[in-house]
Formats: sequence, C-alpha cells, structure tokens
Amino acid sequence: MQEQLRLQNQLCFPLYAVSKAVTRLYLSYLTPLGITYTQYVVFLVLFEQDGIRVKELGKRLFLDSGTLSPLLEKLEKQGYVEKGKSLDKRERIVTLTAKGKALEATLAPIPFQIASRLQLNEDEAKTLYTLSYRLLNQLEEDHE
Amino acid sequence: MQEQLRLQNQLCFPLYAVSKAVTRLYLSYLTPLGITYTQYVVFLVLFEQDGIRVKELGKRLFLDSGTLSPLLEKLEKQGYVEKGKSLDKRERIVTLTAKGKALEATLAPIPFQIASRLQLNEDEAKTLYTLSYRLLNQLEEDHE
DNA sequence: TCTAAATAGATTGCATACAATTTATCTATC
DNA sequence: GATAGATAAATTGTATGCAATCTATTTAGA
Repeated sequence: MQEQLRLQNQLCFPLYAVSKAVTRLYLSYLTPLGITYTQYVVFLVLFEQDGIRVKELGKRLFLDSGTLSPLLEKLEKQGYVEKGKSLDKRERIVTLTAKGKALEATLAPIPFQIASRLQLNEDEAKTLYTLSYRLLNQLEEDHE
Repeated sequence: MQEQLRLQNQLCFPLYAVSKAVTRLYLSYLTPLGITYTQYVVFLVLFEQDGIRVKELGKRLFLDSGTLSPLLEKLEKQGYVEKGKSLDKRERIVTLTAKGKALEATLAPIPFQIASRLQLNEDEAKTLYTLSYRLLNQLEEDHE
C-alpha cells in the first residue's frame, strides 16, 4: 500500500471534513431561521457592504454567479434582498430590504453560540484561522 | 454594525473557503482521470480496506448513504468497484475490481504533486492538520 | 415465538458548487 | 461610428451533501 495515499496522511481530508462539520453546527442555529449557511455568509457581507455588485459579493465569498444567481433569487423571493440596476447595465446591485436589515439583530448571537460550542482556546482558534487563510490566499493566487 | 458578524471575524469562513480551494486543486489532477474529489477519498479508503461495508465507508469519510449510494453506483458502472452481498442481507460489501486496484498506482503521485503546490512548511501543515482533526473530532462527538 | 424497535442501504427533495456556455452590455481601437 | 474582444450575470449540466423517508432485514424482549 502506498503510504502517501493513506487517508490519515492527507492534509486535505480534515479540512474537507471539518468544514462540513462546522457548517452542520451552524445549520443547527440557521435552519430554525429558515436560512442556509451560504445564505448566512451572503448576509454577513451585505451587513458590511450593502448595495454591492454580484461580482464583488462573489469575490468576497469565493463564489461564482452559478451559485449566487439562484441563491439571490431565493433571497429576493423571500423578501430579504432586492436586485437593482446599475449604471453599467450588465451589473446588478444587491440591497437589503428592511426585512433583510432586521436579520442582523437576529443573527448577532450566533457567533457567540458557536464559539461556546468549539473547545478551542484563543491561540488555537487564531492559529487555525491564520493558517487556513494563508493557504486559501495562496491557492486563490494560483487560481487566477 | 455588529463586530462579531464581520466576515473577517468568523473562524468558519476560512475553513469553508480553504476546503473548497483545496478540492479545486485536487480536481486539476483528478478531472483528467475522470474522477471527483469525493470519489478520490472513497478510493483511498478502499485501498486501505478493500471489501468494506457501505456503513463503515461512511464512518471513515463522514458521509451518509444519501451521498455514497449514488456515488458507488457510478463507480460500479465505470467498473471500478463491485457491490457484493454480506451474510447480513441488509449490508453491501464494496470491493475494488482489477481496474479499481490499478488506480492506486495512477493516484500515487498526486499527494506529492499537491504538496509541492502548497507553500506550507512541515510544522505549519502539521499544525493545521492537528487542529482541524481536533475540531472535527469534537464536533463529531457532539453530533452523535 | 412473535413482534416492536433497531439497523443498513436506497431514495427523495432541496440547496449548493462550479465549469462551461449564453446573453447583454461595455470598451478599446481603428 | 463600427466592431472585436472583454466583462457581468444568468443558465445549463453534473456531482455532491444531508435530512427525512422508505424498504428489507435483523435483533431483543415479552
């Protein structure tokens, strides 16, 4: 058996598995609110930068229009966002409605609730955060 | 704006994004071979433990039958695996065919090719690996 | 032994992801 | 001003993930 092919010798696998496990933890808080994890991170961006182009949203979240177009359509149908026009008619501007803005207060406790469920101390969390971002940024650079 | 809701203050996000980025890197090697990332990790388990129950495969990979059933069906159609019966008639035993076994040699170089693309030193990679697994194991414990 | 509860795997339904393609629009260049 | 190439977003097609449900089989307890 080729040693380097053992599952336990792959760095990719814990990254893949932990990402799914963390998403599932979020879902235990988000599903009762009727939103998904991807929708959650879309809202986080919109709370920071309301009135953003779909392209910019995709850049922040590393998602393309194939994912965002149907997702935004659903959010629009549910009354959370509106997709307005831009001067450049190719672009669409995503804006939170009042209902969408109200979600910020509803979602505010979630990061604390999640943090209380993760048994990592501050150093460990920071290290995991930093290394993940370093790897992410490298891979995204290569990707361009 | 609620500080704790800023995207940059979320640990979940780099985990989510880096997992997708790493998967995409693998796909650049796997797609030419006609296999997906999830199929790849299924093969890794089968190389270690040929003739495994679907349940056990799912336990190793944190995947359920909703994902594995159609995936194994495709691998069977492509001639990589066979699904045999067990004494317990509820169970199915997954076995590599000759074509499936031959894939081990084909896949063997990939971990080296991937490693050469990741600009992490050994310590960093080990830390990322360890912290990811620690978090994963915690979350999976809670999940049960 | 008979049957209720548990278990394995398949199926269904929904929501991503993302490559590739399409459509509409813009921009640079002549 | 006409047009080729670039760009933004939508659409298409394929493959996950996973909760919930269904079916077949096994097991445990009265």
